[in-house]
Amino acid sequence: MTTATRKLREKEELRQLILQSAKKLFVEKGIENTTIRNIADATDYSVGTVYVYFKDKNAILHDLHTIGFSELGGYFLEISPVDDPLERLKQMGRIYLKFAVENPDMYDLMFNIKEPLKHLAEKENDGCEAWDEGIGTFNILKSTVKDCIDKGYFSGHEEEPLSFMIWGVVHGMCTLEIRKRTKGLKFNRPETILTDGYKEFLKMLDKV
Amino acid sequence: MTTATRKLREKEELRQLILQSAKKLFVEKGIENTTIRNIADATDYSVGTVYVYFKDKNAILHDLHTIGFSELGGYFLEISPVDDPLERLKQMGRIYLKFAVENPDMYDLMFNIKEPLKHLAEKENDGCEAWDEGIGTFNILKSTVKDCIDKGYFSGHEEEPLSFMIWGVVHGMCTLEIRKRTKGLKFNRPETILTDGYKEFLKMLDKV
DNA sequence: ATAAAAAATGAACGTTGTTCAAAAAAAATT
DNA sequence: AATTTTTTTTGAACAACGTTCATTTTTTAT
Repeated sequence: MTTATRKLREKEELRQLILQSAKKLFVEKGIENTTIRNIADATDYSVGTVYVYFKDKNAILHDLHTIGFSELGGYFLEISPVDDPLERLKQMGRIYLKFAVENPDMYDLMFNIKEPLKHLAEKENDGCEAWDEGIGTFNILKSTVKDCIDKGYFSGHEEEPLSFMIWGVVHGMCTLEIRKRTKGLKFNRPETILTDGYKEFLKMLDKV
Repeated sequence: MTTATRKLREKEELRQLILQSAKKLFVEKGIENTTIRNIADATDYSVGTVYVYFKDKNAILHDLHTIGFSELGGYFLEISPVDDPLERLKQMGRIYLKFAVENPDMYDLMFNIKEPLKHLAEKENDGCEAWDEGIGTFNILKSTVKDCIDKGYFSGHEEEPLSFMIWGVVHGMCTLEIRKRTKGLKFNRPETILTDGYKEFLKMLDKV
């Protein structure tokens, strides 16, 4: 059975080659400027081959979006396991911001672009598949917020909507930046508006 | 000169017809599912005519994005001119949220879709045109925040980054919703997560 | 009634995602 | 070693997209 296992490995390797070529092109020239033909060229295979390994473009985008979440997970490893949960929460936000700034295209794919989720909806078993990657990441945030509440922070607040709101703060600022809504504005310090904005949020957290 | 002025009016009328047809199609079937041919059909004119009145698709998207800002301005008229600036700030956020929920496609066009700003960049005089609509709206927010600071709220905070952060909160939650990142998650009360999240932010404001 | 100007047209172009019969390569069988 | 079967790869072809522009139609001026 040595040929069968080898074939399986080769299939997986080509799959990864296509994925990594696509990712490289995305970062180099933007997602919307990358075509299937570009990806095929970059892998030295034909368009038809790409479609053997991926159902359609959305499938590629979904797989790359999943890779993005795994990379975000890598960033989160930086969080020092300090005792104070509020301190961990603050670090989470900072790292989330850092990831978005350093990987704007990946961030966009993970949290803004609709295609990856369309691919989920298409393989509908019961109408709508769950967004596992998003759920997982949100649960990390939510459990940190819960730790805060348990330690006496955020009195009078509710865990889930508070977590969503906190997600909204960082996501909102990241997305305004990535979707060029900060560039068109005339900030006093445009190059640091993201971290400056986040600092204001941290000040609020200290008062709560 | 009666014919010349009538022609001018007729040109403007057709221009508006195209814009309104486009807007209707956007709302009905989504922006990315609306083609120039759709718009031409809806106006009972040909594709070529559309291109007489608009340089390209981005020009249409930009004009519609501007209309969106004017509609948002209409929503803001609801804000009661109450003395307490913090109360006005809270209302602003609520209305911003309401606008986004009631006009998701328009909101997306105004704050997420890149094409309207691409159109701005294309008529570059000096490299990059200013995003007047965004600047105007942000200034309203910023001056309300300034009023708050002047009345003793937000001590220790800086006007501009604080305003950006507040924008981020509401924009972030709206965009997670519009870009289907809340649907994939399993919230306890999915239908009210936006307003619930905003309520958490209001609680924070009351402590600051 | 005729000439000049303006407005509207739709066929055609290049590019996109996608498909699929045919060709090429690899594996299995005799 | 030769042949058959299976797997893999291919790229021409399709429909739909944004866009252009020579031509036609309509309107205005003479």
